[in-house]
Amino acid sequence: MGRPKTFEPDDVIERAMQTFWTRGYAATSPADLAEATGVGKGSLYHAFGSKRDLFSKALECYSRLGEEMTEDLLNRPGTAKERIRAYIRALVDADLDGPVRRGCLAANTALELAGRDPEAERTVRRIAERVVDLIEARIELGKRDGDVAADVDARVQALLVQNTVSGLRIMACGFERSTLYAVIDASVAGIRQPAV
Amino acid sequence: MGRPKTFEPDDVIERAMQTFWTRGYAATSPADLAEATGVGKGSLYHAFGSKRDLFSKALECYSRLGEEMTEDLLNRPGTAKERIRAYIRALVDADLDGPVRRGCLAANTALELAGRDPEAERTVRRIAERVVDLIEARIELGKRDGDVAADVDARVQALLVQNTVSGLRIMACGFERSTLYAVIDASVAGIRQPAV
DNA sequence: CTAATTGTTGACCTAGAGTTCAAGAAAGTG
DNA sequence: CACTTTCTTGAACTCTAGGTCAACAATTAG
Repeated sequence: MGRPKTFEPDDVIERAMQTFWTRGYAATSPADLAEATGVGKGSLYHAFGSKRDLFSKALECYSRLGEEMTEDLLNRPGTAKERIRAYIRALVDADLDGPVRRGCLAANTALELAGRDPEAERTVRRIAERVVDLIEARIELGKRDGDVAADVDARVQALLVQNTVSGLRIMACGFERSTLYAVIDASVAGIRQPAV
Repeated sequence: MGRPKTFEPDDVIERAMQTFWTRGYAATSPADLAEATGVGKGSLYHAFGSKRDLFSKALECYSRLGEEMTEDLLNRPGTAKERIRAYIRALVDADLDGPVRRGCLAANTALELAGRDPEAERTVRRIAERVVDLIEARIELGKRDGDVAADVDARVQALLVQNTVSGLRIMACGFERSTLYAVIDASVAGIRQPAV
């Protein structure tokens, strides 16, 4: 009972996420959020408590969407190396083709809030870990499929990929697409095929 | 003539740099800067114009110090690969051993101000480019010294190193030192020795 | 010493951030 | 319909960021 909400909380969270992503946490004001979501400032506070709380929800939303995208891109047909390269390229392309280059919300958060916000730090860490796991699993699958050499250390290569992605989100502010692609190729070179 | 300054502008800029580095641009207030430098707010504005102007000076200062450190670490005795690995490790160690993990000022700036501050963007880009050049030159030196295979693409490897460094500054918020070291090793693996 | 110049300091100002709240509106309950 | 509950809205509030300014201090030129 009671008056029903005039908005879908999930929609609002996603719009808030977009705003935080584009502008950064500190640079996003309650007024910005109200405008971006179409919901009054008061209602936002009523529904979500505080800017920081809404940001937590936004970060979770980002995590979910990112994970889905990662799984989707990695599980399409092809070798592990092909799929992983395509995955990284897709991230770079999304950044370069978007209206503004905004990097990765999780990484931005890590840098902006690191040291001052333990909860955000944990969330970011969890997101990174999850991606590493997915990539590691994909490399292991490649080993079973016979397109990755058995002596490749899947965990380390997965960490390197995750690290490369983090770096590229920064390098994307300034370097050419072809340069970034070269970095991607060099980065996945360690995911070697078996010797024939 | 006129009353002499009661502070060394370069000292103030360096302290301001430390503060911006630790807290981020937006989260650093004029009051913070006054406290960190020991110079009154009014004097800071009198001497440097605005917070943004002072930040520019701080970023230049960072660039200078970083470049000196890079050259120093790369030019010590050893093979190119050894030196580059030591260089990256030194950056990671500095981050992990410091009182707070604060990443790289240039990278933080790239993410925080990207898209909204063309001048900052250009500066960051210049800093990155400079580091890539130094690493590329060191790899080329390695080729002449015979510790790097002639067919290694020095430019691409240098870009990969720079990208790895950027990524590690983010991964350092959350991952273990040994994990980061493994990433470093995987990242410099492409700087191969000549076949004997 | 006086004047001109440059620095310093703390008070002051404006705008906006982040939040709260009182009044009213839309639903279900009996 | 009265009543409770939940939501909406806009005003209001407090606090700080970012910056300006007037008054005073320290220096040098002549």
